[in-house]
Amino acid sequence: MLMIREEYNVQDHGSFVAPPLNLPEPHSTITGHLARAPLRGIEAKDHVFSEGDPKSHVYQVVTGAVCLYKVLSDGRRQVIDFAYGGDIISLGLGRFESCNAQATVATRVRCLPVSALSGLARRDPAFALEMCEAMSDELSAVRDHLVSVVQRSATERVATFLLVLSRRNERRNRDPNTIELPMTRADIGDFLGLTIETVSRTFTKLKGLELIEINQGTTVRIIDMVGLQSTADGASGQ
Amino acid sequence: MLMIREEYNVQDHGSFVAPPLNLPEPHSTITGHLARAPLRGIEAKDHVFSEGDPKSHVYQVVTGAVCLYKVLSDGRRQVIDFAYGGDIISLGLGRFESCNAQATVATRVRCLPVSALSGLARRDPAFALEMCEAMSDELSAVRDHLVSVVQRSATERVATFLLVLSRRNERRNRDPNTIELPMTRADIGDFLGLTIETVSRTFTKLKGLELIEINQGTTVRIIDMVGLQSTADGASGQ
DNA sequence: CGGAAAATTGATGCTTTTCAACGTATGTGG
DNA sequence: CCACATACGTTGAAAAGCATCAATTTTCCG
Repeated sequence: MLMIREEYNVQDHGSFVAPPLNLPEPHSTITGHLARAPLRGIEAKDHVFSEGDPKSHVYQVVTGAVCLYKVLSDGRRQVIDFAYGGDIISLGLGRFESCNAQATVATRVRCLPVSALSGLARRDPAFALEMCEAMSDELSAVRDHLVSVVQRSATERVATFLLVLSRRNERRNRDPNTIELPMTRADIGDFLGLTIETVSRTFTKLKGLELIEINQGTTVRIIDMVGLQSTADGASGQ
Repeated sequence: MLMIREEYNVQDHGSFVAPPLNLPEPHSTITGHLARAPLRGIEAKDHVFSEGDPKSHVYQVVTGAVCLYKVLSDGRRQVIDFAYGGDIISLGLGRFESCNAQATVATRVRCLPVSALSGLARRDPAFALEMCEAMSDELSAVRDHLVSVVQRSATERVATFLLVLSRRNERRNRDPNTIELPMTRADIGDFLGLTIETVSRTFTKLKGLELIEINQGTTVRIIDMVGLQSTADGASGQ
């Protein structure tokens, strides 16, 4: 999953469900090409692609959310990342998909054939560099996630998870205090390396600490951003 | 950390300490340029670079080993990867280093100024694509590590760690059953998300299961590769 | 040889998992 | 429209695995 960059963000202050893609994009950028790529609808729980599939397209999530995950031979699952509206998935030059990508809710994606992409990258060094940069961002995000998940306690992980989503909202000019969780507790658990029970208990605990409020299980309101941050950073001994 | 590719491997069947770099390399590849880059010696425990440093060079480890890690505000440390002879570190286009890189033993690296690299990448699309590909490999490695460390038990993690190093040896035409561990238990622990005590106990346990032997703490011999693999995959209930 | 750093081993406690029960929401068919 | 089924979420009690604290042994290097 890739965060898109400034040239996109400036036009992405629309609603959560429909970031406007109608402003002209430079032809020479990845997002520029994606903005003109055809749309595809995906039902909740359906897969955009699976690990091992020949890589056919690069996708940009328009509405909805996609869960990127890997599975071990015995079925244990690790969610690598969640892609929201605006995020690009399956970027890279490998011939096969290295992850599974499952829509967690009804989702629309733009699909750019890789043939177009690799042709461009071969002709235009700036385009190839843009891909490098995007992958570099992705690498950095996975590393940060690795640090969080391995080194932090359950409470810290959940708090960090909420804060990362809050900052993502901020970058997109949405309310950083209102966080949509368009995925199940199982998805969150497999992302954070926790069981669904622990995720649930931790949300309850953060609620008890008056750091957040939860409506219907899918919308979290951050009440005390500073407190949540210090909880994420290991305040109160854990 | 980046695994280098086939065009390098064919000449890397030398000893552990001194992979021969004297065969001609194509000028147009990253490794080709690195092969001509100046050498620098680094003492054990010294840093090649630190997080936040302006990125000045791309490095290829020639001899020794480098530990790439991040630290949380409260001091907890996560080792992202270990780079051995042949591996490239600090590849990418960011302006600053995103990790700390510490030599775990006396180490020699080749240093290629980034100015040279980014200039090449801007002129030569093939060069930029090679960088993309290398970063893609790195991304894939971090993801695999994430899955291992988050989903697996202590025993599985240590077994997996040894198997990854064994396969690395295999790719370099070295003995896959003899594994050098040129780092402390603390480094391994911070890589696997375990304490030094647990790492030590787990080595002892694998020894008791007659899967490995350990000499002087730094050299592991794999006795039962198949058994080690099934231990890594979660045989015997954990 | 001596001192310090690293590794090992043991005993205990805590966090999270596991197993289980219950509650809640959503959708379907009668 | 309601009963029911099913998936999802919450809560509780017990157990497991790893961390922590502590002591000892081994290794390394001047």
